[in-house]
Amino acid sequence: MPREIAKAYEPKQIEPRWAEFWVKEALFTANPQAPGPVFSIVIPPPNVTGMLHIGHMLDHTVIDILTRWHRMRGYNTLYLPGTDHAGISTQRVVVRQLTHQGIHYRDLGREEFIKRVGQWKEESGGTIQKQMKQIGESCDWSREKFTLSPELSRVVREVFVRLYEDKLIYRDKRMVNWCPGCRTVLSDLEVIHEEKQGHLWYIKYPVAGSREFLIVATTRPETMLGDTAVAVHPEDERYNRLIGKNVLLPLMNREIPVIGDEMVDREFGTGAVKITPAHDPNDFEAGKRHKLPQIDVMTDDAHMNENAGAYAGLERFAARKKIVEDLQAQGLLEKITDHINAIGHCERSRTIVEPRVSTQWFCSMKPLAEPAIAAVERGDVQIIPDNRREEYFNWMRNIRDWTLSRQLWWGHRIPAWYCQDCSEIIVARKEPAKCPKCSSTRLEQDPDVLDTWFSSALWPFSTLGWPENTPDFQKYYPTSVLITAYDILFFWVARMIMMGLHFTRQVPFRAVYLHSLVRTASGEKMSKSKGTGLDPVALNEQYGTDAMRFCLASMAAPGTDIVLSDDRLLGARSFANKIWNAARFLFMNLDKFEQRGTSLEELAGPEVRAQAPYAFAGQVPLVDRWLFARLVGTVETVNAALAEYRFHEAAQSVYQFFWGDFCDWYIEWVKPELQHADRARAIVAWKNLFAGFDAALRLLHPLMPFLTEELWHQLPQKAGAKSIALDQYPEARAAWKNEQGLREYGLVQEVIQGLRTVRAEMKLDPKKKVAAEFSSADADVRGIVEANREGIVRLGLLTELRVTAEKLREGSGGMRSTAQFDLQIPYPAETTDAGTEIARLKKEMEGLQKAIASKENQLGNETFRSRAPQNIIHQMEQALAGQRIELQKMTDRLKQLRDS
RNA sequence: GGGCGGUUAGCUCAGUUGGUUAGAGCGCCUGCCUUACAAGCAGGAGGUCGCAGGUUCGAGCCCUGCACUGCCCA
Repeated sequence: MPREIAKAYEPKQIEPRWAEFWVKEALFTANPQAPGPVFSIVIPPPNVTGMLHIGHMLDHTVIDILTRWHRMRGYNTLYLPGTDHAGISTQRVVVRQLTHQGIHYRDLGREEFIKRVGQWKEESGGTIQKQMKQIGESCDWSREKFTLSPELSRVVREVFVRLYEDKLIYRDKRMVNWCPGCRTVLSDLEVIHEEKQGHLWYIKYPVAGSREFLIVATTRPETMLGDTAVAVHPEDERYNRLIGKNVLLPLMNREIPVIGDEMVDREFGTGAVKITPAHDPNDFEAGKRHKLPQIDVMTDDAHMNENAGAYAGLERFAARKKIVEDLQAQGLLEKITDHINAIGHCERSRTIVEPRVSTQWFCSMKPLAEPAIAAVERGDVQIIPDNRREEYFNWMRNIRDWTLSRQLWWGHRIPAWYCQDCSEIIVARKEPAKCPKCSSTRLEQDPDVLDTWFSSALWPFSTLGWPENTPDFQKYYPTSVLITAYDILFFWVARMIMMGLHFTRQVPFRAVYLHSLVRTASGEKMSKSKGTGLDPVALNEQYGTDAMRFCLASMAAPGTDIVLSDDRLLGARSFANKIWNAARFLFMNLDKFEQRGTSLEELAGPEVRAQAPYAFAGQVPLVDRWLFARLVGTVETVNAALAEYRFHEAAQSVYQFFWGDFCDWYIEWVKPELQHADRARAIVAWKNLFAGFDAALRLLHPLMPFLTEELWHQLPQKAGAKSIALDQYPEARAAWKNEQGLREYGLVQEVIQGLRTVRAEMKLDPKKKVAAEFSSADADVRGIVEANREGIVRLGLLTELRVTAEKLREGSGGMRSTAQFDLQIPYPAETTDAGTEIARLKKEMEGLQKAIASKENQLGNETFRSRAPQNIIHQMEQALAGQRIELQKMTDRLKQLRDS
């Protein structure tokens, strides 16, 4: 019964079936009781209401490759999935939806709003999970977690309370980053600084009791309404006589003092600066030093408030415009100059951030950072690529306290209650019934929620059951490696290390692999708003998930961003197609062979494959010795590459093996063997072929899970074996190593390639078979060629091959020489172009002469001979000898061509 | 201002502790629909490794300076 195999690889026919199979069979459920070394990994939780983007695709591809690879090598493997509640972005989405419906979210009230967010989560939540299943991620869905679930919320409260008890969390009134768009405070990390062309306004402040002006320069004139001083450098001779006097604040008609402070940069502007303690971090500090009042002139949505006098009610930039106009009208504006300044924007809403004084919850970072720095220094956590270590250290050593609270409703509510009678602050795991100090029952919980990253920081242990010492926690913590993009090293990775060490006394993961970002074909950062983001699901449908994975892996070299293009994806798809067609070839030929009464089971049964390579007439055929030697080399390379997160190298190595070695050479070579009249001989070829194919599939599986699963199921497997994902990864068997096989078949390849090159140079009709001559002084070389004459004749398109020890007669036709042998196709001269051949020879000889000269120079140098290692000298001598022979042959050939 | 990188073929990138004439994919050129695959096969062209010094028997790789460029932090 002939097998029906599509001519081209069609991933859509294959992938959905296996995606469903893997989930339904729950193949990847972890078992802490199972044997083997542990490999565990937790997902960087994506936004629960989000969709898979190309960055996730890369991240998850890398995670899944490592996970599948370890699993196949017998590790007790856990890949734990889950999602994040993504406080600020989710809240923003729902607020926007409500606005479209004409509802202001605050009018709904907290409870109703959270209900609406919950609805939105139900609607759109689950998308990522569905997509992850679709792309075949081998995670343990039974252990899926969500940061805002009751289970993980309990951990958040526990941690908050403990940190408060440890005096690492405190409440304070400080200068913070305020986003007027989101109406919440932000941490330093959530503020993005962008340099923009702005202005410097020079404003004249009249000195009280004189006709003199003190001119100050400012980038933000609207804040002047809240000025409470003007500062000059105490040693600035232009101004220091004014220290202690007052100036009149224009527009407000308020007298404010001139103070001396060393923070003033005498070079900037006029050297006199306005001090606005409520609206600038430096001024805030100066204000504390000089005990200046703080006058907040804005509302929480960046409008001027009642402290702004006539400007109250104006939006901040409208106020700026009006203020500048009024100053100008009053003759108090000296001049305006261009000035570039870094402006802070909210990461989420892009709104310009307003520095503001506010009472918030903070986390002390220094005490947490120290052990986290030490852990990385000691290598308890390895950071890959290691140049990111410096970035980590740099940030950690200059770390500042973390603003934890957010004026949002969607998130973990801060477990702090304020007594309305005695102002006592109560931080507790459970809602307190009464105030422990005054026994009042009038307690109100803090309305704010915690920064989303606070719960994320606990993710590696909160997901494994901490603070209980669960079997999962015991077995899988610390996790083996964290895989994420380098842009959240501080947001997330650093904080996990700090929290992990503080609470579990262990690192949360032994290594961090930071991968690149994926850019568009034109090299830009992908952006949803610009519409330049690529939809991985659409790409997967177009090219196949395997192709996508392979493409990303092959480009995932550490240190450089990935520029994804159709070309690259097409290349990966072609590779998938190549594998598909190799299988197609195998099974089509198998149909024919089975008619001779041998079953697939006999040729490719699991126990049959395990015994490969097979010998015929007492010897394993050269091509098989060669194939398995190449295979073992590939296995070693792939294993070493994956162990060091060099995914591109693993991908490249498998690609080279499967396409270059297996398809281009091996299959081509064994084609006639498979239908050989000698049935025993054919069976040996078949057995070796299937064994090699099967190993290649397993080798490839972590990179291309769907295709390999599909083809694996077409081979006979052990009873009860369900999936290639649970099969064994190929081992680098010592018995497969075969230097001699590599050398000998390498020679055969060289001969065939030489023949093909000569044919091409002679512009021979590709179907025209010709006779050729082969000459070598080396009997071993001749022996190898003799033994493989049949294949050489076939792949070199020859009628016959004469092998001789004698020098070839110089005649017409094409010729090719290496140090070891000479090839000639004696064929009518009119087909060759002597001029082209001479030019080629001359060019090649030039390169050769240079190489020879440089070696002679080196070898003739006594210092080189005395200092270079012996093997280098030896290698060089060998190479030189060969090159001299080659050059001599070329010289002869050239002479002959010129003479004729 | 501080920190970390990058500059190698037309494009995107590899290049182990310094050691033969620097590699891959795509693109390009030539010829082939050879019944596994035109998403393919065979052959080929293409690089003074950003610039200038230095160390070394020997530098794409190490050091110094410069130019251009990207990112992070303030």
